[in-house]
Parts: sequence; structure tokens; C-alpha cells
Amino acid sequence: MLKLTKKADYGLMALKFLAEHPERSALSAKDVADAYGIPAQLLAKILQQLTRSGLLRSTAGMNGGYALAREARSISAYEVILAIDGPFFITSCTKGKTGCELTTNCTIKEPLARVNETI
Amino acid sequence: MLKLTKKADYGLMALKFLAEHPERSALSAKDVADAYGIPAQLLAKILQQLTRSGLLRSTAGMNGGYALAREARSISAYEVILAIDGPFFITSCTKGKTGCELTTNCTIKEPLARVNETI
DNA sequence: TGTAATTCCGACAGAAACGGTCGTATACTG
DNA sequence: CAGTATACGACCGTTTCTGTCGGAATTACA
Repeated sequence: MLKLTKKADYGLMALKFLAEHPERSALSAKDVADAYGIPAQLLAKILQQLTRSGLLRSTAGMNGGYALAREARSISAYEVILAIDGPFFITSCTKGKTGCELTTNCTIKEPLARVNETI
Repeated sequence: MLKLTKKADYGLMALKFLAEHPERSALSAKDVADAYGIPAQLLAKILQQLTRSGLLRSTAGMNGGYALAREARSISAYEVILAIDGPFFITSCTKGKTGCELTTNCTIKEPLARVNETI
């Protein structure tokens, strides 16, 4: 329910961290993991996903690591979540002809937008 | 991820069904379940939750069943989801001081709102 | 009164998703 | 070559989701 998984959360944190430290060309997964106290191996996998999705650049070997592929500003949290948790469905409203254009019409958006606004 | 659980989905479908059939005073859980091919017992539990939340009225006994407690128009899908899946959190952006007011700032809302708009 | 229909409720089992670990292969640096 | 780091797949424990079962209470009707 509009809940970010920890993975997505970690991904956002890592991206934020990378964006904050452009000094070094690349930061290892371990660096980021240590900074936030999250499992290094798990973060590594998440960063790999982000790399595959083109959000990060990675360089292997010593002094390697991950760096933003684009400018921080041009990366939306939405993209990150999408890359990690995959596209999310609105399971309802997609079930054939039993759509929802009636009575209890989709008034989700209104309060939802309000929630997002408050962030 | 902004994904409706099946329960919430079922709940919405049932409510829609009830709204479409005001002819009879009450419809049994089985009626609705049969109409959509969803497990009757599961639907029953969902409808019970909705009843407890005040969205439905229920009458036990023969020819009993469920009916909308309010006018269909005044019931938002948001309420239904809330009643069934409980309040949902935005896990990120609530993690102490490592908030997200920087670089990859919360641009979730913008595309999210767009998604909701399309429904 | 008795029976059938139906809501009500808790507990539980199977399935899927989530979170995390491990081992290993691969690539790069010095 | 040795060390560091990514890349990738398999696996396991936990939680959540879905669905089922059994039984109790309530109401209608004959």
C-alpha cells in the first residue's frame, strides 16, 4: 500500500549518499552500507539493479565502486523505486470489463495526492 | 508499491456490485462471490471488515446479507482500502534525520499523481 | 419448534513476497 | 600475481497474503 520496501528505501538512501559525495569518483557498496548500517551484500545487489537500470555507473576492481550515471537532479525517486521493486500495478481497475467508472468511482487519487503532497 | 491487495480489490468489487444492485435489500456474500468467482468465505470476511468499519450494513439470518450503509457516491475507494488493509505508511521519509530533502528529492508524487490521474 | 440460510469469528495451512546470507565468478589495479 | 570490488545466482528464514475449515450466533419461515 504505497509502502516503500526496504530495498527501495536502501536504494534511495544510497543514491542520496552518492549524490552527496561526488568527491571520489566512485564509492564501494561497502562504504555506503557502513554509512547507513545496512547489510553490504544486500546493498550491493540493489546497486547492481540500479546499474542495470542505467541509473548508476559501476567500475570493478580496486578503488572501484558506484557513481551516479546522470546528474542527481535528473533522477527521480520514482525511477529508483521502479528499478528496484519493478513496476507496480494497480490491480484493480485493470480487471477486464469490471472496471471502476461508477458509483464508488476512483477517488483514491485525491487523498493520495494529498498524502504525497505532505512529504 | 501502491498495489492494491486482492482483498482490497475484492472489497471494491463487492461494493461496486452492491451499489449496482440496490433492488434487493441485501445481498449475501455468496451472491457477490459467485458473481465474480472469488472465494465466498474470503469475501465474507472482507465484508465483515467493511461492516465493522461502518461502510456496510449487515443483516443475519435468512434472506440477510450486506447492503451499503451510505450512499454509493459518498463512499470513496480510499475508505475501502483503508478499512481492509489498514493505514499504509510511507516507510521512507520517516527515518529520523536521514530524511530526503535533498538531491533526489521526493519527486515520487509527481508521476504518482499522474498515474492516479489516469484511472 | 425446528430447520435452513446467513452473518460472525478465530485459528490455521499453503503460497508468495521480502530481507538477508553465502559462495563463486569476473573484472580491474598495482 | 595478489588484492579489491563488482556481478550473479542459489538458498534460507521470516513475514505477509490468500484462502480454508469449523463452529457459534442470528434470523426467517414453515
